[in-house]
Order: sequence, then C-alpha cells, then structure tokens
Amino acid sequence: MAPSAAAITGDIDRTSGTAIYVQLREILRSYIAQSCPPGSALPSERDLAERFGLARMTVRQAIDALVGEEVIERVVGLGTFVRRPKLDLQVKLTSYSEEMQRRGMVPAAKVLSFEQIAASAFLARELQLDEGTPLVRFRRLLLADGEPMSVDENFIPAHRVPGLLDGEPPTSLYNVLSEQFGLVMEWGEDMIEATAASPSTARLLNVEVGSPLLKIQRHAFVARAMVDYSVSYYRADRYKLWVPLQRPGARRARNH
Amino acid sequence: MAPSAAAITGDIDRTSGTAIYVQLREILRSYIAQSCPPGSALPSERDLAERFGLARMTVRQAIDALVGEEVIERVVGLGTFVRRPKLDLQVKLTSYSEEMQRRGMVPAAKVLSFEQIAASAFLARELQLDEGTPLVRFRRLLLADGEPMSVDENFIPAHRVPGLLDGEPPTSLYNVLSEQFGLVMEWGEDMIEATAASPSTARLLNVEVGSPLLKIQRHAFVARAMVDYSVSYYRADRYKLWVPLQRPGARRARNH
DNA sequence: AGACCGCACTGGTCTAGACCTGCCCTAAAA
DNA sequence: TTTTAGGGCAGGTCTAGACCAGTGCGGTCT
Repeated sequence: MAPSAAAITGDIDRTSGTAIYVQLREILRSYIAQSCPPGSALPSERDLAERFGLARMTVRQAIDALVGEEVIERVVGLGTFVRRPKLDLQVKLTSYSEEMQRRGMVPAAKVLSFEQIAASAFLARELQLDEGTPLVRFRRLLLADGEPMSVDENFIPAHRVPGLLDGEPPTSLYNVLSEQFGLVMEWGEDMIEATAASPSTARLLNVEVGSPLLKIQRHAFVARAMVDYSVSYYRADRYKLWVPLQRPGARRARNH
Repeated sequence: MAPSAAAITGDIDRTSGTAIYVQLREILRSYIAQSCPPGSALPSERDLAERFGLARMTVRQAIDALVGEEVIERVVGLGTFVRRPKLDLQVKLTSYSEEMQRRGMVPAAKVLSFEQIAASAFLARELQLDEGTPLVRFRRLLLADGEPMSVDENFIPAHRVPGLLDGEPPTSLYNVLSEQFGLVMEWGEDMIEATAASPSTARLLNVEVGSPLLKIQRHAFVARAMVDYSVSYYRADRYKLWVPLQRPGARRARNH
C-alpha cells in the first residue's frame, strides 16, 4: 500500500530558478532516505502531481531521474518502489575514501612511501609502458575507524602528475588526480583473488601470517590511457565485495 | 551544420504495437551508424518531429534513450551530436560450465549431494522465504581439467523446479533451469570475500587446511523473484575474478 | 573597423489533458 | 467453495502546444 503523498514534506519554489523536476527529485530522495525502507512504495505519480500541483509528466521526469540512479524502480500496474540501497559498490571505480564513507566508516591512511621509481619489467607490462619509465609509487596502509583495512600501492606514470611529489602526500589520491591534474578515472578492470598474508603484510594489517586476504589488482583508465595500476590487500575479516551481475543480453529496462 | 531531417530513411508504423519512440530510436540509431561520423550533428528535435509527424516530446523520448546509452549528446543552443562509440562492459551472470569453457578448460563435476531440505533460518533469510520452505540442495565439487576448482552449493526453492529431484543430477544446473523450467537468470548479486579453507573443504579441494579461498555468495533472480542462492569456495591458486568497472556519472567534458 | 544588439535558431522545461496495458481485489456467477 | 468478470488504480506512451535559456550570425550603430 502506497502512503499518502501528503506525508511528504517540502514544497516547490517556482521562483528559485532550479528546475521543478530537480526540486521534486531531491524532495523525493530525502523522503526516501528518511521514511522509506527498501521495498516500500512511493505515492503514485498522479498523487504526487496533485500533491505538488504539477503535471504528471513533470513528476515522471523527477522519478525517471531516480530510476536512472537505481534508487527506485517502477513496476507496471503496481507502483514505484524503493530499491535496496547499494551498501557498497567497489565495482564503481570509487576511491577508498569515498568507499569507506559510503560504508559509514571513518577513513584514514598512513603513508608508507611516496616516491619516484623506474618501472620494472613487471610494472612496465602492467602499465603498458616502456621499462624504466618514471613512475610515482604511493604506498599506504589504509585504516577504517582506526583499524587496519588494507595495504594499498598505486603506480602512476610520473609525466601524468608533474609536481605531485613536491607536495605533501595526498589524503585522497583520486581526488587529487581529478582536481589537480584533471585525471578523472573513467573505467577500469579489477582482478580479484584470494591470497594468504605474507609476514610483512600481516604485520602491517595486524593479522596472523597466512590469514586470508582479498587481493585486488586494478587498472584504471582515462580515455584509452592507463593512468593508475594498483595492488591492494584487504583483510578478509573486514572487507567484502558486492558485485552486481547481468546476464549478457538480458538488459533490464533502462529506456522506457 | 545539421543535416536535413529528410535525409533519414524509415517511417513510423502506428499499428505495429511497438512504441513510437522505440521505433524512432532505432531509426535514429541505424541512421547514426550509417551516415553519422562522431561529432556530426543530428537534425534538430523540431525538424525530426515534423519529419515524422510526432510531438516533440516523443522525439525527445527517443533521443533521451540514445543519450542515456551515450550514443549521442546534447548541447544547449547548438544541437545534438554523435559521440565516439564506447566500449561496453558488463559483468556476466554465467554458469560454471560456460565460464570454464570461456577460459579454455574442460569443466566437470562430482555430485556430493542432491536432495530436498527444509530452509533453515539462515537460508530462509538469504532466499527471502519462510523458514521450513522446501528447497533443493545441490552440492558439487567442480573440476577444471580434472583438478578440483571449487566446492559449490546451490539452493533453489523446490516449487520452482517440480520433478527435478526425480531425475539424474544435472550436469549444467543453469542449462537445466532454463531449458526445463524456463528459469533464465536475468540478474544477480555476488558477494565476494576471502576466507581460509576449513578441514572438510580443504580435503575436497585437495589443498592445505587454512589455504586462502575465494568465497562467492550469489543471489540470482528471474524477474524480481530470487531463484538461486549459492555459495562457492574457489581455490585461490586456480581462480581469479575479472571485474570491469565504470565510474558512475563519469560525464566527459564538452569536447567540441 | 569594431562594438553591439537582436533575431533565429538550439535544447530545457512544463502543462493538461488523452488512451493504452498490466495488476490486484472484489463481487458475482458457476 | 471455486472460478470468472469488472473496476479501479498503477505505470507507459503520446499529443500540441507554451515559455525559458543558451548560441551564433548578421546587420547596424559608433
């Protein structure tokens, strides 16, 4: 049973200059966050149109946006429903700090090294560069709520980030890359495997030698150029990956 | 300069039962593929509306879909332009046998159990069913090239697969589900973590107790109904997971 | 020549209706 | 008691207009 649209607080300001459907979208978003457990129904489009004094097409535009974000979903003949919030989504190429904040944890990092090195044969192959190419190596112990979460090592071609090493080690690598160097990661590949903690890694992560760890190797790209290769070792007792799957050819309705 | 809308071939069939905007979307898609290099402009929305005898809102719906697919992009005051084609990346919901064949290995399976059980509290929660609901439990040791690869346990609501237990255990579960029961997995969620091999699992997989394993819990859905919950333990030394990533909302800057 | 202004475009947003199909529930019929 | 036909309501699609806000060009004024 859908709740009454009257239960929604907030109103449209027609003089604000902000598009009405944007205002409604945000009203709905906060209403969902506050009062709608997953699976619950939103008021019908017609109810919302009446409640806010809008045309139904305008309401649909606001709802379309939230459906596109996968916050809610439509079911013909039934209504519009709140989807289960994505607890985490490593799969979306987010930075560690973004990721931890979404999980409601306090991210922190201890820098282990921040230096320029020459690409080894292995790193050259991974980054599709020539051996010996200067790289920035950035190795950190990442913490969540003060406890070790992972050991993280990023390699970035030095010519991509001129002057990076002159400053302080960044707190959020992806933020600095995008804001200071215009490198917004667009896509990537993760290689995921389980491994056992080596003595050095075990000491850093404060676990037993041989404990299971999740090893994630990531290649991140801007346009067609690889900009970041990273290897992370996550404590298995503290970290799980959530991956949405789709059968090829079974596209869910995206365009109505 | 935008071409004349008259240059576009194809027409709308109002009796076909297919939504008009879908027809127009496909007409535009093939027009783009044939006659529009990246960067070229589409006819304006108003031209298209006149050319096909449609309301502009309907034309916009067709264009919206293509913009959503990142095939084209809009620029206010200028027009609608063809984007560079992007690589399409999607995690696949494939079965074990499909997956192994893709990797060029010979899949095989040893059935450990194939029986009906009542849902425990844990399984009921995972499958979103009531406790005690009859389930089919199908536990296998999966091999690749004759060597143990993983231990796999599937739980399927019994009412979904009437008579399944009367026959032989299937060699490819997903194939039987789709061909015999019409259950084509459409989407799912994987929860991935690293874990240590328990004594029983270690014996089955022929590894040391405590060896790192990749634990993958999968929920697979047909429409909105969960049809399969599975837990798999993969040998870390033999299995890696490859996951493509895309940053959400990684809109490119206007490049014109 | 150079600065400016306005018009003719573009997409962006919005309205107030219309009719369709799909879903569920209920009341009547079997 | 079970089955079936409506009715009401959900979202899906479509129309024929409206006005707004950027963009660029061409003509005009200085």
